[in-house]
Amino acid sequence: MPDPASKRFQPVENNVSLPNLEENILEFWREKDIYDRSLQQREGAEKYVFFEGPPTANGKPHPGHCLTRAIKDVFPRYKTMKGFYCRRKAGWDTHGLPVEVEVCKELGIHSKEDIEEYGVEPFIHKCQQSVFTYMKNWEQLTERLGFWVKLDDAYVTYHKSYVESVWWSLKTLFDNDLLYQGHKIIWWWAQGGTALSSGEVGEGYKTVMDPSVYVLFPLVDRPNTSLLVWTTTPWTLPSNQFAAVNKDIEYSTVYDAELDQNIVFASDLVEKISEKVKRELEVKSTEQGTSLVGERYIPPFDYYYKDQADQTGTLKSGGSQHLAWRVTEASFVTTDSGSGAVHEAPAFGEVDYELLVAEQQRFEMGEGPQMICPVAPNGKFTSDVPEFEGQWVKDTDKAISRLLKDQGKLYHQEQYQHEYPFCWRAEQDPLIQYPRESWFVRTKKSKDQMIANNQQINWLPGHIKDGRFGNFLESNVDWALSRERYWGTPLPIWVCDKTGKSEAVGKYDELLEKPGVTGMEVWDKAKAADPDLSDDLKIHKPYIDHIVYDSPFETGGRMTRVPEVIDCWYDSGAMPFAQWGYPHQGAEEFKEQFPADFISEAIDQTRGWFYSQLAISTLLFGKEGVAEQNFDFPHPFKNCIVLGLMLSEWWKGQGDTGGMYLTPAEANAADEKTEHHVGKMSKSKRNYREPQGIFDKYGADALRWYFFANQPPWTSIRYSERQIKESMPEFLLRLWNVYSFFVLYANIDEFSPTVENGDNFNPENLASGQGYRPVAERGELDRWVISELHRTVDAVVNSMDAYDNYAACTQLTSFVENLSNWFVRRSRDRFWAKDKTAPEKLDAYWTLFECLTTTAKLIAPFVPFMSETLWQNLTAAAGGGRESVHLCDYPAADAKLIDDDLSRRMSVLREIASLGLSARMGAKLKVRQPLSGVTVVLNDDRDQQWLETHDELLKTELNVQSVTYTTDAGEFVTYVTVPNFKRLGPRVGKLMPKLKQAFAAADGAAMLADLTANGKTSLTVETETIELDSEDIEVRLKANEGWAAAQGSQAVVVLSTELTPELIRSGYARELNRYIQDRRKELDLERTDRIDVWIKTDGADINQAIEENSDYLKGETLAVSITQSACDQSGVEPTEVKVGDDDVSIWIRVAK
RNA sequence: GGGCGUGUAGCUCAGCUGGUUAGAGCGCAUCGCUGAUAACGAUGAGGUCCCAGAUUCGAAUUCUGGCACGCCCA
Repeated sequence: MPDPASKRFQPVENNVSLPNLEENILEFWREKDIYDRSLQQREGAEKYVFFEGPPTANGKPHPGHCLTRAIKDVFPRYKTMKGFYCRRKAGWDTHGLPVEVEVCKELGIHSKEDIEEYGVEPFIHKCQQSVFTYMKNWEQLTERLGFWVKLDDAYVTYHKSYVESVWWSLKTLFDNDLLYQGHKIIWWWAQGGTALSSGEVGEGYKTVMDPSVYVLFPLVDRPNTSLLVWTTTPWTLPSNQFAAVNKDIEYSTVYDAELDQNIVFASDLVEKISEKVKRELEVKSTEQGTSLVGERYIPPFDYYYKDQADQTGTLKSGGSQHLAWRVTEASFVTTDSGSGAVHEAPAFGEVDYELLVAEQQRFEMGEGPQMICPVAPNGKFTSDVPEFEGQWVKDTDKAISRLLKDQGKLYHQEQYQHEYPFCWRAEQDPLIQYPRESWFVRTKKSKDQMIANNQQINWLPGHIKDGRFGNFLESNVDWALSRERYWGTPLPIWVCDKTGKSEAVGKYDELLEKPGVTGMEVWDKAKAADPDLSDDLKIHKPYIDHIVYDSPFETGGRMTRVPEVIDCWYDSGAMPFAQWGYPHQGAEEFKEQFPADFISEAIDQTRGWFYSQLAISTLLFGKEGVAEQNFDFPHPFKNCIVLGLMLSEWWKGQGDTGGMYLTPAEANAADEKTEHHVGKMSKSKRNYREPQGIFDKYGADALRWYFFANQPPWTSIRYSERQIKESMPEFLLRLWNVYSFFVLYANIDEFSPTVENGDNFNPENLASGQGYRPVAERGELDRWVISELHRTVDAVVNSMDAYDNYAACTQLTSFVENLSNWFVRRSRDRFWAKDKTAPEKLDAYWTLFECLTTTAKLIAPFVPFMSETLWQNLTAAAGGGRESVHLCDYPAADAKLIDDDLSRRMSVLREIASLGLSARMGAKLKVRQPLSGVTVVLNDDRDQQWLETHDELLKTELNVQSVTYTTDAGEFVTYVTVPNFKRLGPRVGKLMPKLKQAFAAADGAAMLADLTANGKTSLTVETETIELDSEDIEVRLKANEGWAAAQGSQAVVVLSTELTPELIRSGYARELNRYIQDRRKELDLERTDRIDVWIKTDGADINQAIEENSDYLKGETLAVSITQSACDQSGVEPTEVKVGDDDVSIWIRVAK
C-alpha cells in the first residue's frame, strides 16, 4: 500500500519568509532551465516579438529600472503562456558621453584636451572596461526580479557586428542622399572647446541678470525713422544680419520729441516703452508687420555693412533683393517683451540660423546671404571686429552698450532676469550658441511618413500618440548625427583629400578590399602588445582613423575618415536590425523578429529610443524606405507602454544628517528639522534606496505586485517602501492564507487530489481525481466560486490582451477576496466535517484546489515566484503536472461555468448578511448574542425564492433563529420612488426638476400599487400628465425610525432586538465556548485533543445555560465531559472569567 | 516662455460615451471571531471631485479661463 503521507502537501510554515522562498525558486529555474524550456515548448508557434530597450550598465540600477523591467517581463510571460513564441534578447547600450564622463571622473580629467593628452587609445580602453562596471548589479537585479530575458545572448552596441550593422544603415542613408553635412547652431562651451548635449545643457541652467537693450535701426527708405530692435545679447549685435517682425502684429510709428525722430515698434508696447523712457510718445500712424517686411535698415555696426551693404542676389521667384540688413518675417516674434522687432544674428541663435536658412532658400543656389561669424571657437572676437578683437564675447556686452549709447543708437537699456545655461563642469562659464559643422540625417523629408507610421502604433496611454510624441514629430528637424567625441560608433564616411568628395563604408572588410589601403597595422600592433584587447575595438577610434585608402575620385587622392562618432541614440534606434548584425548576418532572425509587438520604456524616451527607432525604421523600411526590405506599418513597434516617471520621496536634514537621504523613519527619529522632498530619482542626488533592500525584506513579488496593481503603469509613481509593504496583505498575503488554509486541512483530512494526467490541471485533467465530481453536481457555493473564477479568467485575459495590467490585477484581487471571504469562510463547516469521505467535503477540497491551481496559473506572469510555490506544492501532492507553472498554458474561461444569476443572487445574499451585521452594530448587539430573527425587505423580489433557501446560512452568519422575507413592510420601511433620470431626461427635458419634486411629493407606496395593478402610473407636472412605466421609476427603500435596521442598495434588514431569557442563556453558552477555546490555545493543546471541562459559577442562569447547551459546548470544544463544579484534579489550573454579571472559573485538561 | 500630463477621502488611486446616494484598498476608529491565529472578519467616520465662468432639465465627467504640481523642450 502506498504511504498516504507521501501524497501530502508540504506544510506551510507559519512564519514563512517569502524572500527565502523566492531564492529557492530562482535556484529551481536555473537548475531546470525553465525559461529556455518555456521557449522551446512554443517553438514554431505564432510569434510575439519583444524588443529590449538597452539600458546603460555603467551606473547602478535603481527602483525605476525595476518598474521598467517588471513591465517588460509581465507581457512576454503572459503571451508565452497564451501560446506565443516570444524570444527575449537582452541588450546593452554602451556608447556615449555618459561613459566618457565616468571615465574622465575616474581619471580626474575634464576637457577634450585632457583626453587627447591622456591618449585616445588608453581612454577608449577605459571606456570599454567602464561599460560593464555595474554589469553584475544589473544581472543580479534582472534575475532577482524574475525578469526573464536572455542575458547570455545579449546584443552590445560596441560589438563589431553591431557597429557594422549600424554602418550598413548609415551607408544606405548616405547612398540615398539622406545623410549630409551642414551647419548646426549648438550650445558651445568655448573655454572647453566642445559642444554639450542637450541633457548636459539642461543640467546647467542658472538664473542670471543680463542686459536687455533697445537699439535704433535707421530705416533706409523712411527718412528720420528708425525701427526699434530688441536683444538680450548685445555682443551679437556686430553680427547682425536681419531684424525680424511678426506679420500678424500691428506696429506703430511714434514721434519722440526729445530725439526729434520717428520710431517704429509694436503697437501693444507703446504704453510700456513710453513708461520705460519716461516720456510721451505720439502715435503718428499704424501698419501691419507685413508692410515692414523688406524694409532696409542701417545696422548698428558697419564691420560688414561698409563693404556688403549693397550686395544683392537673384530670387528664385524672380527679381533680386538685398542679401542682408532688411526686415524679415518670423512667427516667433511676440509682444510679450521687447519691442516686437528682434535682432537676428544667425551665427549665435538657433532660430536666427533657421531664419537665415529660410532666407537662403529664397535665393538662387549660391546667391543667398552667407552667415556672418566674427567669433572664433574660443569665444573671442576675431579681427573682423577690431575694437573687441581677442575679447571674450560675454565680457563685451557693457562696452558695446556704451558704444551704442555714445552714438545715440541705444534707445533704452535695462536688466533682465532669465534662465541661462552654464557649463555643468565649469560653473562660471556661460555657454554660447555657436555654429559648427555637423552630419545630418534627412529626417524632415520623411516627416509625413513618420507621422503616418506613428498613427498605426498603439500607444499606452493613448495621448502620447497625438500628444507628446505626435507633436514632437510635427516639429521634426533633420537629425544632427555627429559628435566630436571619442567613444562611439565611428561615422563611416571617408573623404578624399584632393577633391573633398566622400563615400560611406558599410563593413570593416569592405575597407580591407579598398585599393591602397593602409593603417591596419596600428591595430595589429596594439593587439600584439595586449592580446586581451577585444577585437571589437578595432572598428573604434583611434584604430579606425588610421585606415586610409586610395581615392576613387582622383588619382593620387587618399581617403581619410571624418573624425566624428555618432549620436548614441542612433545606436539604440538601430537595435531592431543591429541586434542581429543585419544584413551582414542574422537576416533570418531580423525578418522574423521585426516589427516588435511590444516595447516599453519610460516617458523620457519620447525623444530618445521611441523616436530613434521610428525615424530609422521609417527611413529604411517604410513604404518609401530606401533599404531593400520593406514592411507594412506599423513599425518598428506595434504596442508601446510609456511608463511614468518614478518619483522618490525623501527627507533632508541639516546638522549631522545634512544633505543625506533619510527614510521616513529616520526623519522622524532625527532631532533636527527635516525638509520633505518629492522628485525625480537621480543618481547624483542619491535620493533612493537600492532595490536589494526590498527584495530582502518583502521579496520581488511584493515589488512587482506593487508596480502592477497599484496604478496604471503610466502614472508617475511616488515610490515608497511603506506603500510596497501595505500593498501586500490585500492580495499576496490573503492568497497565501487561503493556500495555507487549504494545505493545513487537506493534510489533516488526508485529501490527496491524485489525478492520472496532471499536466495543466485543467478541469479535464482533474476529472480522474478520486471523489472529483463535475461542477454541475456540486453545491451552490462551489458553483458560485467556480463561476467567479471563470469570470475572472475572462476579465484578466481581456485586460491583458489590451495591455491593461492594472485592470487585470484589480480583477485578481477581487477574486481572491471572494475566495477568502466568502467561499472559504462559508465552507469552513465542510472542511471541518468529521466524515473525510463525505462528497460535500470532497467537493469543497476539489473546488478550492481548482481555484488555487487556476489562480496560480493566472498570476504566474505577475508574481512568478508565489505562483510557482503554490503550483509546485499543490500539484506535486496530486501526482504532478507540468514541472513549472511557467510551462503551463494560461487558463481559458469556460463560458458554460459562468452563472450570472448566481452571481447576482449571491451578491444580494452577501449584502443581506452585511446589512444584518451593520444593524447589529447599530443596536450594539454583538454577534455572539443570539436573536430571535431578522426581517428582510427586498427592493426586487425576483430572487426571494432563491434567497429563502439560504436561511440557514443567514442564521449562522447573523446568529439569529429565523429569517423572514416580506413585501408588505410598511411598518419597517418607506417606499421612495425616484425618477429614472437617464430614461426620462430626454423625454421631459426642462420639466425634469419639477418632475423630481413631484416624485418626492408623491406617495411611493401608492404609485407602486398603481404600477403593480395597471403596469403604469402617472404624475402631473404643471399641466402635463406624464405616463410612467416600471422602467421609468426606481424604487428605494428607506428604513423607518425606531427599528434596528440597515438599508442597502438592494434590501433593508430589520432585526428583532427582543431578548428572552432563553436567548440570553444561549448567548452565555457561546461566551463559555469562547473562553474554553481560549484556554485550549493557552495550554497549547493539539487541535484534535479531547478534553475534560469543569465549570464553577454561582450564576444560576449560567448553570442552566450549560445544562441546556451541553451538546453544543461538547461539540465545539471537543469536550468529553463537562462537570459543573470545581476541579478536584491536581495540576489543573483554573481560568477566571466573567459571563454576564457573574464570575466563572473554568478548568480544562486533556481527557485521559 | 511653449508642449504634454496630473489635480477626486489622511495616503495611493478607480470613476466608460454627462443621469442626481462619487467608489476601492491602505491607514484610522469601533467591534467581532478565537479550529486560517505574529492571522482573519465586520461596521464606521472621512469628500465645496483645485478655482471661476459657460453649455445642459442635469456636470467629477463637456467647453473656456485661471491656479498648483510634474515632465519634456526653450
